[in-house]
Amino acid sequence: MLSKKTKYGLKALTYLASQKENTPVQIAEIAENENISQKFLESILLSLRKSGFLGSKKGKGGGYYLIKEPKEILMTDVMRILEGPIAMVPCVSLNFYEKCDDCPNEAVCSVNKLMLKVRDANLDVYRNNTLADLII
Amino acid sequence: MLSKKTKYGLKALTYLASQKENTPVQIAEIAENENISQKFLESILLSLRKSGFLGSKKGKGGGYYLIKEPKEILMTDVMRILEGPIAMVPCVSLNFYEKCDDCPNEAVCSVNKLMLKVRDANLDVYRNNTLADLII
DNA sequence: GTTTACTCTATTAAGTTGATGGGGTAATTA
DNA sequence: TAATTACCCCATCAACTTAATAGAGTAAAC
Repeated sequence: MLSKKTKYGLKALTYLASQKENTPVQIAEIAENENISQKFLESILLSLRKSGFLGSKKGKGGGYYLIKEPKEILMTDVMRILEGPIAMVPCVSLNFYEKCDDCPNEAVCSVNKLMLKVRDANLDVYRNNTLADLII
Repeated sequence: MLSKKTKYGLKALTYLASQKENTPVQIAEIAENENISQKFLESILLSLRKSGFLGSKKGKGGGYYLIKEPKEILMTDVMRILEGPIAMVPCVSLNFYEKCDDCPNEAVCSVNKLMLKVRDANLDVYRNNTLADLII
């Protein structure tokens, strides 16, 4: 299940990418237009800023804005920040690898074998889609 | 994140499919060999039986056994029983469709657009893998 | 120097997961 | 037919995560 955090984050990014000019947009405006709890959105935008996707401007006329071109923003990067690992089990994760605590041997694990294929399929989608591809 | 329920279920199915003969295997044996809490495994095997993947035999010499050939058991079906919907949002689910409560219009939703591609990629994997493909 | 809007910390209700215990029941076997 | 075996079901519970909310603080613009 996709978390609301990711859902809201993607919607906010799309909202910003759809602006005619890349001027700061207030949190309140995004929250209202996309039906998002403003406070929750605040924390999401903050983490997107810290991750280098967004810039922010304080004071009157302030808000958030995209720092890169939409077509330069890969879904792999966005998903990893918002949703976490793309892999469904840590033992097949590229960026968050961990040995499964209950599994003695990955080499002969059926779950590992299947989830490796799932991971590759998902990566393929996320690598070939940018924020620009999400705009309708 | 893949739930332990699914993980354990897949491991149990693989264990059964790896048997030389398709005779009943006791829960305790599977649990011990696969490092699974026996009680938890009980409930998982029960739901797999109710879904038509497994048969069970009571009394001495009883246990669980596969009802179909491993290559006839599609991962799409197994995943839907164990993990639930394959789609990450209900609005792109084939078998569990629901309108997203917070989204006024799927047709212009960026999340919908992306998750549709993700769903198709995952379906492609699950449809083209059977239990037989998981055996090492 | 006041306003605006971002930034941070903390709290909390609700839901889910994974594990466990205990009792009951059906089917084998002797 | 009685005892045994192993499935079957119900209830509980701690731990964790998610999503939402509140409130105080801070930096920048006018």
